[in-house]
Parts: sequence; structure tokens; C-alpha cells
Amino acid sequence: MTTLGYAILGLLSREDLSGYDLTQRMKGRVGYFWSARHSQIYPELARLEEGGYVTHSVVEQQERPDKKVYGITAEGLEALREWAVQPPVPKPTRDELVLKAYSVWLADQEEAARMFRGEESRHGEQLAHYEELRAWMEGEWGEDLANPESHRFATYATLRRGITYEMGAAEWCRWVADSIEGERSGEKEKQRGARS
Amino acid sequence: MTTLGYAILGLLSREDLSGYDLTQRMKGRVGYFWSARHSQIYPELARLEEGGYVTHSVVEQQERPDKKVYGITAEGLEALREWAVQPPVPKPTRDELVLKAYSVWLADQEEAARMFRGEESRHGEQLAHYEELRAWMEGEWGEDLANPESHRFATYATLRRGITYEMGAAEWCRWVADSIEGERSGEKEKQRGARS
DNA sequence: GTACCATATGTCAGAACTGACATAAAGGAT
DNA sequence: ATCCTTTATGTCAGTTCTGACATATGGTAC
Repeated sequence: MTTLGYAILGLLSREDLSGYDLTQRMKGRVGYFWSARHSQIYPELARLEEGGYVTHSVVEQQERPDKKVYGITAEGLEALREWAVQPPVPKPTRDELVLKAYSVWLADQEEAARMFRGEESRHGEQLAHYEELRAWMEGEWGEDLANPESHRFATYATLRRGITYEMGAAEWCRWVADSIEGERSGEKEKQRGARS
Repeated sequence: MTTLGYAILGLLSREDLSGYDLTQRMKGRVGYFWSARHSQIYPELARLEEGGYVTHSVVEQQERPDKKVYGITAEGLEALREWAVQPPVPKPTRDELVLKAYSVWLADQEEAARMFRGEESRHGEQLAHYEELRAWMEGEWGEDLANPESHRFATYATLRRGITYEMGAAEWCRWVADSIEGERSGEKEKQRGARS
């Protein structure tokens, strides 16, 4: 079983979905911490079905093409339950923005500051979006969020990780940009004046 | 040019290194935000040389096998400078631990809490290691850290991102574990007593 | 009428990466 | 002697993922 397989099972444990629906979910909420294109999802569904983790039934529709709706089996649910408590195999972090920071000392300082300000915005916007979702969940799902055996608690938990992550990323970008500009507006005042 | 190519150039812009040295660096400091095995590094070095970004010279050694020491070229340095200020193409986040949290509502609560406590420790230890490095850098490199055109500033900047990341991860793991155990020691007191 | 869009399901070539296999020199341990 | 470890460089098969190609239905916009 691949991790993508468990991502799909995680969605199907909440509701029955078609391959197309799964693709949409992967762009939306679940896509915040796992993502996949339909070109990965359809073959994976076939493998899951072959392994007995899911089954499908064809649903005929009038106003749009027919679809295959997948549901999780008892075996699929059991596999998911067991996988969820196994410590993940530590996978190496790969963050291209941090890699760029590693070479920022060679770069044009003005362009570098602009780039990090831009990334700060990107992460800030994602954070704002998450905070909206959080407010909505806390208002709408109130009691469920205290129950770790509710799927809503689980969804909320993943959102909280997203919030911490984006906050950390945005603050770090701001610190990098400030550090670069702090230096420029200090010792390098003359060069800056000459340029503008 | 691949991202791995820029990771290698980032290291070679600081000092000349052999393929073996690069592999070691990828396990250590640089490995905190980008990593690669030697099976990726040797072919990539060949491609970089073919593209004119690096050159190598063979260094003969007595007490160990001969080695190829690579150095960055002017073209390589220029490519790196330009790449460093281009906003990264947003790549989807994939965090298996968060994916597990998404299905934690189905899991055995006791095992789940244990798993998240374990992950909290792992991140906590990595954080402690980073904090040690940070103290060392701040003591040893003091003045350089205020100069964004120093490679030491760049190294320090990446370390700071690592610290924020691990802190966020560890705190989130603790929150998840607390949430699960908070519930168990409350409403489910009886079940717990029966089990132990 | 035709061009585009959302829904719906699939395949395939190529890139990036992992883990195993392969070779070799020199030193240290048993 | 034999084995293990470190240094050193390489290949290769298989997995995961991306981006493009491919096809089909039915509604809406021009």
C-alpha cells in the first residue's frame, strides 16, 4: 500500500466518492497536506479495488456522464486504522525556498528582499484562508472538536497544523526580508540613494 | 537545471568539494532542507559539468582512493545568483504525519496518543540540536550574521527556518496527544480503568 | 452551429528519487 | 588470513509524481 492509497481511504472513510470527487478533494482540504492528480488517483483506485480495500458501483446520470462511486470495505477500514498509529518513516524535508535562502548572500539584495516579501504575502494569504476555515469550524462544529473519535476533530487537527506551518513560514520570510533591507537602509544608504 | 543542481551549486559556491564530500554535506546541514543520495549526486555532477556550471580536477591521495574535486564556474555562479531570487514554483505539501492525523478518529486512542508523543519527542530532539547549533553560530559568527551578503548569514537564515518548523511540529504533536488523552481521562475513565 | 466549460475516466512518457548492487584502496580488529 | 569500516565513484531497476494527451456527455455563451 502506498501513502496515496491511505490518503484515498481517509477520504472514503468519511463518504463514498467517485474518482473525480476524490480529485476535487485533493485540490481542496486534503490537498493542504497531501495532493494528487487524477492521473495518479484512477490507477490507485484500481489497485485499491484489486487489493480489496474499496469497491465501486456505477451510478448512471442523466445530465452528465455516468460515474463510478467508490466505498471503503471493512478490510480497507481496518488497514487504515492500523496505518494511522504507525510512526511515519522519516522522510527528508525538501524546501526550495529555504534552499534559495542558502544562496541569498550571492544575490541582488533588492531583488532578494522583493522575492521574500512576495513569499511572505503568499503564506500570509494562505494563513488568512486557514484562519477563516478555523473560525467556521469552531463555530459550526463546536462540541465535536473535543471528541478525538469524531472525524471533525481529525479534520480540525490537520487544519491547526496548516495554521502553524503558514504562520512560521510567513514570519520567517518577513525576518529574512527585514534582515536584507535592514542592512541596505543602514550601511549602504549611499549606494541605495545613487541607484534610485 | 534541476533543484538538486542548485543545491550542489550552493555548496560549491562556499568551497570546492568532491562527490563524496557533497554526499556528506547533504546528510548534515544542507540535508535539513534539501537532501540527496550519492546515486543522485554523481550523475547530477556529470550533467552540471556538461552544462559548464562546474569543473573538476583529480586529486591523487596516498592513504585513500583518489578523488575528483569539483569547483563552481563563473557561469555556475551567475546561474545560482539568478535562480536564488526567482520565486519558487509552489509545490504541494506532503506530510504523512498530518495525513495520519486525518484518520486518527478511527484509530485506537491509546496507540494514537503514544505515536504522537513519540513524534513530539523526535521533533523536540531535532529542535534541541538546532538550538545548540544556533547558540554556536551566534557566539562564533556574531558580526557576520547581520550581513546578508555573508554566506554565514545565509546558513543562519536556513537554520532559523528549521527551528520554527520543528517547534511548530513538536507543539502540534503535543496538542494532538493532549487532545486525545484529555478525552480519555475524562468521559472514558471507566473504560480506561477496565482496560488497565 | 460552434466553441467552451464542467463533469467524468483513463493512458503514457518522462522527471525525480530510493535502495540495492558493484567495485576498489587502505587501515584496523579478531 | 579474514572481516569490517571509511573513503571514493559509479550504475540500475523500480516507485512516485507531473504534465500532456485522449475521449465522451451535456449545458451555456456567442
